[in-house]
Amino acid sequence: MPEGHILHRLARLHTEWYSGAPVRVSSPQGRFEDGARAVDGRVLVHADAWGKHLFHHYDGGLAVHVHLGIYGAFTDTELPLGEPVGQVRMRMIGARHGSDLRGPAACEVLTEGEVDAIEARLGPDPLRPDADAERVWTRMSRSRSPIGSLLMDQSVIAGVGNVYRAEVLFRHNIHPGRPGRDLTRDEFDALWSDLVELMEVGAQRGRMHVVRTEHDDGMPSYAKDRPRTYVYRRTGEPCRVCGTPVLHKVMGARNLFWCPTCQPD
DNA sequence: TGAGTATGTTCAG
DNA sequence: TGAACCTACTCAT
Repeated sequence: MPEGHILHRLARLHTEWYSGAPVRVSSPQGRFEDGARAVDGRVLVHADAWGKHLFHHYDGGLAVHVHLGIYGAFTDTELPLGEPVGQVRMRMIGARHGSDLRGPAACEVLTEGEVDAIEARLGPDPLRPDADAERVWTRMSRSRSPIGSLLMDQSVIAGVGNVYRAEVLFRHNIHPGRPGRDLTRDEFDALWSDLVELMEVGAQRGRMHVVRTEHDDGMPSYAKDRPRTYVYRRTGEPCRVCGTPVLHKVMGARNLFWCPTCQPD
């Protein structure tokens, strides 16, 4: 599920596995041949994520920029790696681990200046310690756009995708169609801090878990087994809180799910 | 074998 | 607003 939590997890793993030593970079599929050649054998300084973008910073001022899009995925394993299976755009081999990247929307070599330009277009990311929630509040509280659209706008807030959008609005009883400027400051603060917590849980586990366990003692405590979501992809099924059938509609070309009782207009 | 599906983004009209 | 793009997997025929 490539929303922001996955990219932050990858950045942490890749920093742990590859930083401080030369990395062999290749493109078994061939579509990243030139890029791979440009960084092959360089030392990875660190990997970093901002929203749904992943950056591998190599020495010499070059970075590999990866955006997984809707299908992209890394397969990370301990060495040795077998022959590439399927369309492997980029293969990385470090001292003990290897990673195969398939189906990304973007996989390219950039200068640090070009990385800065991408980050400048993105809004604050709840998973970055330096994230400026105030900036998000300013944008949302002045906008007539529905909160369901604002949460998906990467220039407003970076890293939230279709699943977190649906789930966090459900958890706060907010109808997705409510204009951003109708949100109270308390509602926004609760929404933001919940995103920080939920996405951190997702980044640590490598999967999204948003359903609170029955024995919630006040600490972050989320069920690891099913059910894992409240409303996402549950059209027509009973709401887990009140039993009302979950509704679905397409909003901005994306599937939107909500409970009309728990999230009143 | 082919259709349908998906967590995202960009570009054309 | 709709199409295109990147890939793998599931289900039906």
